[in-house]
Amino acid sequence: MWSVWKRDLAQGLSAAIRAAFGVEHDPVAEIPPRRALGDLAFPAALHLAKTLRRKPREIAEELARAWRPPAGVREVRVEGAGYLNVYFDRPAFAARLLAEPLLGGGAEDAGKTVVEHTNINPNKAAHIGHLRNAVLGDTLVRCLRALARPVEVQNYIDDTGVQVADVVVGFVDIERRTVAEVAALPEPFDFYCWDLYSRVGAWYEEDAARQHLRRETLHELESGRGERAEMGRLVARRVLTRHLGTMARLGVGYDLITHESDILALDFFHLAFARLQEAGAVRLEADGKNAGCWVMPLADTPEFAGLEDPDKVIVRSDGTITYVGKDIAYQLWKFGLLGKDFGYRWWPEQGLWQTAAEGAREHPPFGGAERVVNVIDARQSYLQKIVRAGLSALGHHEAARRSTHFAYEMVALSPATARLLGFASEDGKALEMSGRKGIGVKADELLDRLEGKAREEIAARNRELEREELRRLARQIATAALRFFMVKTTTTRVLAFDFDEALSFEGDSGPYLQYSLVRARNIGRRLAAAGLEPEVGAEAAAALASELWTDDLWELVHAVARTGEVVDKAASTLELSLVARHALDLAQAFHALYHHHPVLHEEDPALRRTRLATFQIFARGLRATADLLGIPEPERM
RNA sequence: GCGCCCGUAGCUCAGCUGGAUAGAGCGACAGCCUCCGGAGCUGUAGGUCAGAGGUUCGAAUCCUCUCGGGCGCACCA
Repeated sequence: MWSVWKRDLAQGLSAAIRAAFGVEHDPVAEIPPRRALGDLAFPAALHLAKTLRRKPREIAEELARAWRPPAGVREVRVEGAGYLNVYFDRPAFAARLLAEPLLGGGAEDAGKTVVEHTNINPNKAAHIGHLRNAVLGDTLVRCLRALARPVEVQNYIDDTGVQVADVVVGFVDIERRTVAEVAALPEPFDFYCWDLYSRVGAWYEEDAARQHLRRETLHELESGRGERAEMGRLVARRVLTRHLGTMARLGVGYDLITHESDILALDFFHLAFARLQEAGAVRLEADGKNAGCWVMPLADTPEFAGLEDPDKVIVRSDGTITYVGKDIAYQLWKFGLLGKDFGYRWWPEQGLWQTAAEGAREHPPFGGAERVVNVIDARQSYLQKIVRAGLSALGHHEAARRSTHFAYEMVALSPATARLLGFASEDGKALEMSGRKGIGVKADELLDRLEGKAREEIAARNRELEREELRRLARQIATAALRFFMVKTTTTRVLAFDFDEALSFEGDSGPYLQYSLVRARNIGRRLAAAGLEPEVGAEAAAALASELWTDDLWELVHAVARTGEVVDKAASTLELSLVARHALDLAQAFHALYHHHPVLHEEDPALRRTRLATFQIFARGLRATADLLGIPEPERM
């Protein structure tokens, strides 16, 4: 409702400017720094001063007299250097916020957006870097859905890549285990692989000749035949199952799991590759350092000019395919441009669909996107550029334009945390994580610690809780703490992970948001218990006197009204920290008011009702926002 | 060398397409529970917004350069 309201005001003002001065101006609306200065401010007179060669304040005075704002506006005043400040009719506005939806509304019949996120190599445990990806991706999905845009969530599994190959080498060549033995290994299997993977790296370094085992294994994985391929499938399946479990703890889910092995089995790559050849976008190198490889030359593309080596290998000299090659095929499929589809199988244990070489007869439609968002960390920007260049090379410029790389900076370990975990780090510098070296914090370990701490905190405040309820509440609080931590920082900033900070449930944290909701809801409960009306309806709110909404209360109502605009902006700019900040702003404003504006103990019914209505509006706003962040609302805490 | 990101309070970070007095959290210090839950609130101290130019009525914000720091530019992903 906010955006529509703002637009209407701007249009009315624009008409007034035209009538008064005979010039076209598209007024922008700002939010005044304090509510005493009004609810919206138009600096139009400041902008017009130059063209009209008059003092801004004079122009503003004249506009204030000429403009007849719509119902819902109580007053227009000139302030400061020449701002035109608009004051809303508070009771009427509040009543709308109690009744109307805060988000969405704009029923745009947009096409499907495919969001790809998580994408963890299925060869080791997920770490906190992967969590940033999954949380950002899932939050984006929640925002898009709240804005009524059709979304399909895909989690791409590179089950035929070098990383899985390395763990297979670890099992087969280092540990000499059979497939049956590996199948019998106890959980947590992904933790076991975490250690094994870092051992493989060291093992290769001891003897360079061992590299051939990696190549042979990779070949077998791609062909899908042989014992190593069998082992690869087992490892990928077991680790993926663990990853999905980790994500489920956080409320992160998917519509489709896409397996790279199916891209190969169904010859997606060869289809795409044939087109690249036809288009002359790839060539076979006869000599030089890439002799025997099929490369995509990028020297002519302005984006890649200046690179030392502007050619990208698509097919290696041994005939195996690089990730970029497979990803171009995948990206084509996402847009429905490949002319071929996957098979699909239902995965009952996980309750989701996954690709297959041969699938079920009936399944929902997948792919066919109008827009694609790939959530991938910023270190892969170069590769994502190449994938887009591949689409363009095939003439799919529109698809390339609608492919968005949602880039975020990596998660590193703070110096204190690196030291705590026994990793050497230079003083004062964050330490980059490395799966290959086994440096990192496992996602499940962090979640376990968060839940453990949450359980202690809850138990200290609530004596007689059932074991099951305690567990559920602890999980809700841990989820809130972690998700908020991952989304509150701007995506363009490296996140220095620090245990103390991540485990904090105070200040700007997820639990702080939850606590404010619990408090707000308790007010209604206490009112009901005391035999007073536990909530205020929209009509009753509209009937309250304007003066009852003092500036401090009003500020909170005003902030809730802006929610839809914040979400819109977050989704369109992919800056999801805006949503987290907004939630924090709401909670902080509420907590501050809470102490000064008692409801239960207020004698005056009108004042009591005003405060209650304000807190109800707050709860509506924060609930909607927390939902987008995947932060659950606990019963108590 | 080329490209991307970052530099704001002791620490971690906000600061929207330039606009009214640069804000939070943590930490420090001083307070607040006979009263809707103290995972909270109130107050104090703490800033040449890395530096230098430029654009503008107006710059933390836009442009240029310089200095720090991170990350890319593989037959890994």
